[in-house]
Amino acid sequence: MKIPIGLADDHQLFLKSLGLMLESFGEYEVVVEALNGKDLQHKLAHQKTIPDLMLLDVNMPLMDGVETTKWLSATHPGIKLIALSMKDDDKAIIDMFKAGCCAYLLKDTHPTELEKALKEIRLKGYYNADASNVNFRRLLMKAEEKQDVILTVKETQFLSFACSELTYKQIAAEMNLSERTIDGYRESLFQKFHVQSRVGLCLEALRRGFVTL
Amino acid sequence: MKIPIGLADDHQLFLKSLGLMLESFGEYEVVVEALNGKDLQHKLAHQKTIPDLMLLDVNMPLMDGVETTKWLSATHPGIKLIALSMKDDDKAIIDMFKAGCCAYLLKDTHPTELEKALKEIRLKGYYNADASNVNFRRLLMKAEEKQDVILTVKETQFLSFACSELTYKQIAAEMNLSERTIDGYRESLFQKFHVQSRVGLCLEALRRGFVTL
DNA sequence: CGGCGTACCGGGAAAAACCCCGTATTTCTA
DNA sequence: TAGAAATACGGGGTTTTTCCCGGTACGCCG
Repeated sequence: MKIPIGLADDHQLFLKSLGLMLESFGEYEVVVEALNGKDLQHKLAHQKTIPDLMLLDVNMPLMDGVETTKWLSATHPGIKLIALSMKDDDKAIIDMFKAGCCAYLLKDTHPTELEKALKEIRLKGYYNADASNVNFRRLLMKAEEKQDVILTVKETQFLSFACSELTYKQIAAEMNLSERTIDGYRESLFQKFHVQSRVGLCLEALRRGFVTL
Repeated sequence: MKIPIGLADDHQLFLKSLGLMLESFGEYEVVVEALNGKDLQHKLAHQKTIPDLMLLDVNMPLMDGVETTKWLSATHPGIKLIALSMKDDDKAIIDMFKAGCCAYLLKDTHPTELEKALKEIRLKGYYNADASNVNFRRLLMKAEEKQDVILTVKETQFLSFACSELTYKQIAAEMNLSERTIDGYRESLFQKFHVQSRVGLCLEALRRGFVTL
């Protein structure tokens, strides 16, 4: 009896070909393939065989890896979750582990490494590549120090305007507010982001993903 | 006799599994797999079977898709080049076509679409997904207007300082120049980037990849 | 040689950004 | 029901940015 395994990745080519590869290992049978978290929710609902393992891409539209991981560990705690990502992004790794996955693999992993990882997860319940194991402590530290800042709706709105060539006067007009008011938002964001100039604010906003280029 | 095909992608999992998929189509034989452009150069040098088709990832370390495409179309004009990318990035598409590839496929293409594309390329010499065909003209326009700006060494240096919380006075001190001088660099960069504020400059520098977060 | 481009520097002024001092409302929650 | 927290606004002020004007020095080239 083969081990049922599930896949979620928004890149169809990768999704399908990864499936082929897993089946070529001989021990696995792909029982569910999804393009994102939402898709996976629907497919699992009408699924007779629930997979033992799930490979989840971190970056997916509609419902991303983190959300999907949270949902899966809440509703299907029996499934072992493995994060798959192309970027070696500290924040993403932390988030996935916090959400409940038990391994994080990069997409440039060698197939034999993947096979080894899957075997180890089935036996020990977890797997860590040497590299990610080493600086795991550092990652957690980093995650704590840069704790998620919570912004209000207005602050978020102002922030995206601040990351443009508009002057504060123009932003005030755009938001139908007094210059003093946006002055206040600037001030509170400077504090929350620990910066002291608009350029710094802008840079931090990009780094933290509040705005995109 | 099967059709020899080559692959280049820095994500090993994708590389290997895509190979499996191509071979599962029945008509193709993967004769060369590379992790980047440099790797491909070495491997092609000691290669008895030169592939008819090459699938190239756009984003690779060491030597990326664009450079690899340029090199291949210069040294192996017989190989039909197909760009593979995960991002639907206008600039990347243009660059790859300009460098000499004859098709651009997204990684979330369906496998049957890939098979169709390969067949069409072998018959007609090119392939365009409907979507990318439609706004091709628009893309070219866009590519022209944002022509590559050439920066001097000092400008580049100043630019990275400008993308920080330093004041111009501090930057001047850092670069051992007068405030007036860096004033000149600011001015010339504003012109080159078509912006009128430091925030705009900063944003453009990021967008164009002159500085990173 | 004189013209030309480049890097470099200075003064001054207007605009924008930054940073205080306040007040006042609403809304939510301990 | 007191008190955060979010929202909104005003009058000051300094510093920084932005944008002009002007100039010198150096090398290159026809």
